Amino acid sequence: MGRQPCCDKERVKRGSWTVEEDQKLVDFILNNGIHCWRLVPKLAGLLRCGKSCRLRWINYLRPDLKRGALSETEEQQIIKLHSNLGNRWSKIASHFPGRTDNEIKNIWNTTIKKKLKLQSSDQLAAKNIEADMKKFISKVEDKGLVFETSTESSKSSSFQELEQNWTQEMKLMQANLSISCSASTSMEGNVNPSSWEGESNVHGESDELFWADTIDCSSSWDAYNFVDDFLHYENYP
DNA sequence: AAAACGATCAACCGCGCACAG
DNA sequence: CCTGTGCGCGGTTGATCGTTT
Repeated sequence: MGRQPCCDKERVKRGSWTVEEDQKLVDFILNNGIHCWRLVPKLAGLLRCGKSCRLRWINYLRPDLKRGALSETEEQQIIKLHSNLGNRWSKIASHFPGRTDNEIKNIWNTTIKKKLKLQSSDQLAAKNIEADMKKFISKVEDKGLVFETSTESSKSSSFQELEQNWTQEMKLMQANLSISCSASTSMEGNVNPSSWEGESNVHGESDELFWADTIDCSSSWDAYNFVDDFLHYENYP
């Protein structure tokens, strides 16, 4: 046996509120106040259930409602409160006079959640890049190769600095980065990394290997592809 | 210009809690 | 205690509007 419905759904209007309905509700509440939501529609002359009237008043018609987008500071505050309180929207909303729980919930679900997801995937990507970079560097060192890099803004031969630069570059995905590898054995050829997809020029055909003296990457993304290639191609020098 | 898609937000629904009888 | 009732809360839906294809 289920719970009794709060109103007779057959005889009650649903959906969006009209201007006339809004006016009736506002007039009634301002003149009489709220004593019992169940009686409000009857007394105000509305074909709505009490629950619907309450929601309309609280979320839309209340005179003390604050309108407009939330500021960056308010968003940060919501994130902080949410981490402490979880999905307790009414509690969170109580910290923002003029804002409703429904509004905060909507903002969380549409805007903030998305922003946080994006942030964490960025962090994850940065971590993965760092890990690959460490592998790359140790592989290069194991093979007795000298590895140097330079960016437009800085030149660095320190691996630690390089890692930092690389991560930053990857995050920005826009800076020019050039990598130069000098091998102890004699290698030939210049490679344009943009053609690495499919038949790779770096690998050469079949067993015949050749190695680039210099690899110019037009973006950090190219540079990362190079690292990825190097890590996954066992027959590199 | 129109269809498809995505974002936003008002409104609804069902559940749990508080409280009166 | 037990039961019925009303309210508030959180999850979800669906209409609408703006943007992209």
